[in-house]
Amino acid sequence: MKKVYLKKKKPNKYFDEKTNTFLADRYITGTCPICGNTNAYGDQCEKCGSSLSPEQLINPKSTLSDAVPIKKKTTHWYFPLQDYESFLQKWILEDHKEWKNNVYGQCKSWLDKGLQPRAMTRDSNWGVKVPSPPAPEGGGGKVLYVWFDAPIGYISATKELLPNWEDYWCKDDTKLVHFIGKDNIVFHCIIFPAMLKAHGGFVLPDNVPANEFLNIEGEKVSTSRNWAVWVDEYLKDFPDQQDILRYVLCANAPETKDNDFTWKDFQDRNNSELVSIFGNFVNRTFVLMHKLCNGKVPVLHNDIIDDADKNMMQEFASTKEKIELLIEQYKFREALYEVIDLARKGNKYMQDKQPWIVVKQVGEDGHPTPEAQKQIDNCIHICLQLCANLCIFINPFLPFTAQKMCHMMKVRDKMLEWENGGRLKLLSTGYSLRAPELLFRKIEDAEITFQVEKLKAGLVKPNTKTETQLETTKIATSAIEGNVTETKKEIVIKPEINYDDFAKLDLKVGTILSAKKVEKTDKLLELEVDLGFEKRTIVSGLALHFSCEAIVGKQVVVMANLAPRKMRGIESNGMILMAEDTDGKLQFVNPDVVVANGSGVN
RNA sequence: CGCGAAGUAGAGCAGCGGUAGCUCGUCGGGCUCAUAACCCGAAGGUCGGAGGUUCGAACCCUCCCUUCGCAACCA
Repeated sequence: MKKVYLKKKKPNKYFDEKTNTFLADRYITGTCPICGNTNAYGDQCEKCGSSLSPEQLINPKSTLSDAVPIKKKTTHWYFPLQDYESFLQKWILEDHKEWKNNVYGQCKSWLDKGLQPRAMTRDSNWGVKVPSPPAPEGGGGKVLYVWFDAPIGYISATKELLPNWEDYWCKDDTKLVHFIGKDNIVFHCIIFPAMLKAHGGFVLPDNVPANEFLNIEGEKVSTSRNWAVWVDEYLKDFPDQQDILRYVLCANAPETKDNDFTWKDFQDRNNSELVSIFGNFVNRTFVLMHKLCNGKVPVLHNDIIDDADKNMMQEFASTKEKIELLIEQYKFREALYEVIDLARKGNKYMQDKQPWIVVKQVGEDGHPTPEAQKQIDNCIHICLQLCANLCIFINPFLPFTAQKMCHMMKVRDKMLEWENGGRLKLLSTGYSLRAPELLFRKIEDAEITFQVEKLKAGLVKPNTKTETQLETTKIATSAIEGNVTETKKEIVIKPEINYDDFAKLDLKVGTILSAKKVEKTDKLLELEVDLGFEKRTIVSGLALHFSCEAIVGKQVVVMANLAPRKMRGIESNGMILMAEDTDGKLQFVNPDVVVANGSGVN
């Protein structure tokens, strides 16, 4: 049985004859028909903001070669999204009204506008290749559209990982949830579900709780600009403090709007919420338990339980319910707040009970009276059971903290199972517990200043990190090899570039057709290289390393868009990529197996 | 241009027709077992702006402003 998912269409698209490629909208520039801006792109004019199609541009030009593009037929495969419009309409707009505003709103706007067939192939020199029709109508390799293959990758990754992958993707009791950022909403809510529906054998997402964006100190996160908090560096500066970062990121998650991570906020939240409220409650409970109850879980005396005790104990179960409900609604921020709030209630409860005052009611023997001790026992008993509950509740958010608490309470991980939450007898009476260890420590102002300065300095010198790392690696390697005496060769990393800079390089595979020595030079060879679409003369300094005969027929990688340069009167059009080892010996950089001349390298 | 989301005290959020609220932070006082919590009190908001509907608007309507995101060959 064969089912048709993709339909062929043959649109006329702009084609650059010089580079032999079909042009993406973004790769065509021209004059904007609306505002007259001469640098408008094929999809959009950034000056007036208008959405454009390449056909609207006046005097279109290829950004790859400056050539005037021509219209040419090509073949693409389209996914008939419109066929799933009514399905999606019901599925999202009626059956999933509970989706977040930002998600629901964007889906609605797509559906209201009507869905169009969407090309699932692209003209690109990289990506997952699809069988292309031959030239002239094909005119170059087609690859899969990234949003066609990326989500399928979720499934294949599961398959790679687990033999029972179908349990995760094909069974009705699977709850598929995509945790994504707001820029990916339509792909996970419209396109991928339509694909899954088309196949029919897969579950559809139950929810796509897309978050907004998190900035750092008021600016967009950018790894290329090094405006980021690197986890490896964080762990060096804050060893064993994973949970603080977890806490701050969750407590400040951009669930409803863009948010800002600031180091000041990191410090405040740690020092007040984690140290003073949560950590302090656990600590004072343990300290008092050792001081007033011999380091053991005291008995709960039922005869003197009062309303305050009852209310406190009722909070265990009601907090569990609240957290559950919030987590199910993907309100992690609020859920975490409830955990801290329970610790806050614990602090208040203990304050009202003030066992450190009660202990002063002593009898003639100098020890607390039996009545006083019973009150103390009940307070500490309840506070300890609360600690155990806090441990269970904090576990999904701060697992390392939960582990530490388990250690202090001498309980196994099994106690952490969620179903134990809300229970009143998690710690057995008479059980002796360990001395308290501090769960969190205060973060000093100086540490915060340091982080902020480091962040800002990193932005100015974005390559520092890489240099340091390489240097470290080199030293480590030398030590292993016993080469420590070797003269330290300067490792220099050039300043960081961004993707745009890289994209300017046009690397192509070619084959050396002929080679001859350039007269009156020691090193230069004059090569003729076949790049598929043309043959080029390239002058290269290889003579000391290779004979002419040895390199004819070899495939090489050529920097194809390097400005021409005359050497010894011969114009060189490009550069051959070579690897140079520490001895200065050269080796060709070329494909593992022979590929077509003119193939791009990325 | 259009569409979506957001704009409420120094920060983070709630409220979505009836006297502006919560947490943290700030300031003053009480208390002290604790990495100090807890209690009491205070300062701090023209709820992005302008119109309108209403007895009454942060909330409903209209217009506008700002930020982020969005049909990309970026993942």
